[in-house]
Amino acid sequence: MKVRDISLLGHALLGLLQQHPSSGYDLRKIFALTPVGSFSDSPGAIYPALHRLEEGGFIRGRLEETSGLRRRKMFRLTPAGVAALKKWLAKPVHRDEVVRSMDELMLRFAFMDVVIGEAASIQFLNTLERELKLYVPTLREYLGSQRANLPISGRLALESGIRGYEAQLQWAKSARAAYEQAGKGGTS
Amino acid sequence: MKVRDISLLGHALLGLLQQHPSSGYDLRKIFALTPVGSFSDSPGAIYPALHRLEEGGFIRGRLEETSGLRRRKMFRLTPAGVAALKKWLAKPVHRDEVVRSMDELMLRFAFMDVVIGEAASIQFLNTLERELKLYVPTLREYLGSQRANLPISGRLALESGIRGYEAQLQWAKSARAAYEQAGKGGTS
DNA sequence: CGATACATGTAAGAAGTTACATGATTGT
DNA sequence: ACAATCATGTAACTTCTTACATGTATCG
Repeated sequence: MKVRDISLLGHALLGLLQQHPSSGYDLRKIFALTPVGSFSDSPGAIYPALHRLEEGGFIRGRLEETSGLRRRKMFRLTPAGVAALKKWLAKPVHRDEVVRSMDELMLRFAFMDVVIGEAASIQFLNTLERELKLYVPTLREYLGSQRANLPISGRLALESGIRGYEAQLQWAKSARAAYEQAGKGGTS
Repeated sequence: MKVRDISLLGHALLGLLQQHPSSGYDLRKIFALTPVGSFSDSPGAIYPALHRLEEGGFIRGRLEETSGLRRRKMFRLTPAGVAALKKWLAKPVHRDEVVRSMDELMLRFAFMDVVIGEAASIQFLNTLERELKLYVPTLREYLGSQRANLPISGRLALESGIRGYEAQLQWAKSARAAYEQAGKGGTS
């Protein structure tokens, strides 16, 4: 049970297992059938990742005996797993992640409010918004300065990226509004 | 010089080398300083990738002697490299790529018109548009059916994904318009 | 009784990350 | 002289992909 880093897939598994204790097969189906990130549902990715998490002491699997079904190993988080999940979710949004791994940021957000609270989610949205407001203009500047040097498709591809970030920015605003709205009538 | 598959990074390098013959260091700087995909600029990724491409016969490096500078190995595409690049760019847009690797699709698009022509780019945009028009409603349906089961942040994260795809769809339309506009006055 | 879905795994290989290593050239 | 930048590389490690392997339960 030595200290191990947890991969992105590992963190996704922690997040899902926090929602429901599940078997490897359950998790594979989630990746195969629902739009949770873009993880492979191949057994060669998921079972080894679960074993690493278990070896690291973050989850614990036990064989289900209750029903007369096939043997299924149900995994659930240990306290160390909950702590690792919280640590991942609580990481401040860094500029670099906005540029290079928006996917991971959105995955974190998807698990966030349940695990570390709405206040953290709102804080996350604020930081994301701030970083996007800083980043988009630098992309626009680059596009402006290179307009003459780029082939049409290169320019358009860059446009596409910029529009994607702008959509994220709009989304962040509306998501924050949704929390404020819910906050008025919601529980706590 | 045996047959090798080319990784995404490898294809990106082929695309960039087709624009200008470059050294490994040049390419690293492109990844470090410009918004071309989200590739690492680490030497441990780029130099081995260049060596694999060279070993596969797709590029050819030669030491620069002309100027009194440090030794730089300048790489350029071989005919096999051009063929491999064209093959990658000409692949039809598959549904699965829209779902799991939009990044790669946009990278391909960025190199496309110069290497295989505007007609191919327009065709690409049409197919992309069609696939997005099919995919977005399935995401909306999923969101509708799961609305009650998802935590707020889960629902919002899914919203973010949907908005991203919608932005892509809008972009594809405007990009097509840009080609049609350019076509009227442009060369050929 | 054969096909399909359930359920878990391993082995080989490819490719990326991090960190280290080396050396030339330029600027101060 | 010394630091910074230019320029290329390797080694160890981690993780993912692809393909194979195994066996059970259910359905028609």
